[in-house]
Amino acid sequence: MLSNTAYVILAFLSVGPKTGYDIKAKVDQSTRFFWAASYGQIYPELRKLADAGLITGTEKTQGKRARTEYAITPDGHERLIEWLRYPAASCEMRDEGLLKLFFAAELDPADAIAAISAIEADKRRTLTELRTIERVVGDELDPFKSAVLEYGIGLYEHAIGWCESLRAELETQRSSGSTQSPKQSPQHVAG
Amino acid sequence: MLSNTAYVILAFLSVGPKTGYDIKAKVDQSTRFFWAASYGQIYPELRKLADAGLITGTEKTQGKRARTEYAITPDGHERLIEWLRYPAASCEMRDEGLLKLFFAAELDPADAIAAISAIEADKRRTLTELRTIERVVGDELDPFKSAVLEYGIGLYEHAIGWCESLRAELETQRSSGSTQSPKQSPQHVAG
DNA sequence: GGTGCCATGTAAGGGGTTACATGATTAT
DNA sequence: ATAATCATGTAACCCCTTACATGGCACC
Repeated sequence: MLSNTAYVILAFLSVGPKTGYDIKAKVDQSTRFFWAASYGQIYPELRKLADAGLITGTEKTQGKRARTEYAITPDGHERLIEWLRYPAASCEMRDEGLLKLFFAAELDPADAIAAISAIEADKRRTLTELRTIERVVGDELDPFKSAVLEYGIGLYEHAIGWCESLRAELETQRSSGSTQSPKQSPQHVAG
Repeated sequence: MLSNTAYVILAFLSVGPKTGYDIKAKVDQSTRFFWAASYGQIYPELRKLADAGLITGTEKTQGKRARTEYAITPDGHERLIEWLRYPAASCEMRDEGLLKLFFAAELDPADAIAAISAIEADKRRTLTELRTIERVVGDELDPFKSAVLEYGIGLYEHAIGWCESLRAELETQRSSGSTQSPKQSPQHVAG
């Protein structure tokens, strides 16, 4: 059984031959937002895929610079299509910012505002990255890649809007509201 | 250095004493959507936290059923607050559905529609879960937990809307459009 | 002569899931 | 009876990240 990361490699190679370095670059400017991969995965995985006959490596050493270009085989392409066709949509998330915010009732208001601000800043950074990608390679993308990019942009816009309104709410509560109570309700005492 | 999962445990214990089983249940009905945890993490982590003096375990064996309840110590609470106050918002995602859709240009139109439908179905399932949580415990939540829940609901609603419009687009293209070309553009040939 | 990109790898370790193993208690 | 829930744990394994190590080539 191949890992999803193996399929990412196959997918990028199905467009044309690439080095490990090339694949890493492709991942970093596209799938990284929903599927990252490091050299520590890519190079060993290329070996395994070659051993399994799903890709072939060709020495393209130029001068003294080592360089191996990999190409997908018919077998590899078959496996890729099979994987693509099989509908599976597992989605896992690890959002440290959201986690802290979830428990932010433990904090005093100023710190809670700082927490939401950190999330907002982070989402803005990512949105900027996505917008840059859109601007630079947006019109070269096939309809699916384009749709996924737009989806990402929409998600982050939504997230930022939510951050803004929550932050605004916390700020008004803090300035106008009750003589600040660090924890705001009695239910915290009960187990 | 404690893992984020250790802090999740501390955070749940800061409300009141709990068994490993209790903590797992809490995680499953709340943080799981942005921070999951399994027994395989929780029980060993409880040991480590107890060894570090951040929590204390008390035997509450009833009859012949083993049961250890853990409570947070002042040290543990201090560490928790410290972690909560430190703004860090790293967010990682692994979305298999999106990954497949990203490469769906390799598929024929019917399979691509199946891929987006699978994503849509999955997002709907999750949205239903979130709505159930909202209905059942929605009004017991503190403002932060409530805000995070609303955020999740908003995100999934957005995702579903995007799925619907993309699917509609693919379906009209398929029925009306060109005499179906499996791969739709020439740029696929170039590396 | 230096910076930055091209290029390939490995080793250690962290974090996490899954499957297994066991058994008590409670509700139907 | 038997199914569901309460309750605890471990071992194997997987996937991945980080840090390190090395060096060529091109451009300024």
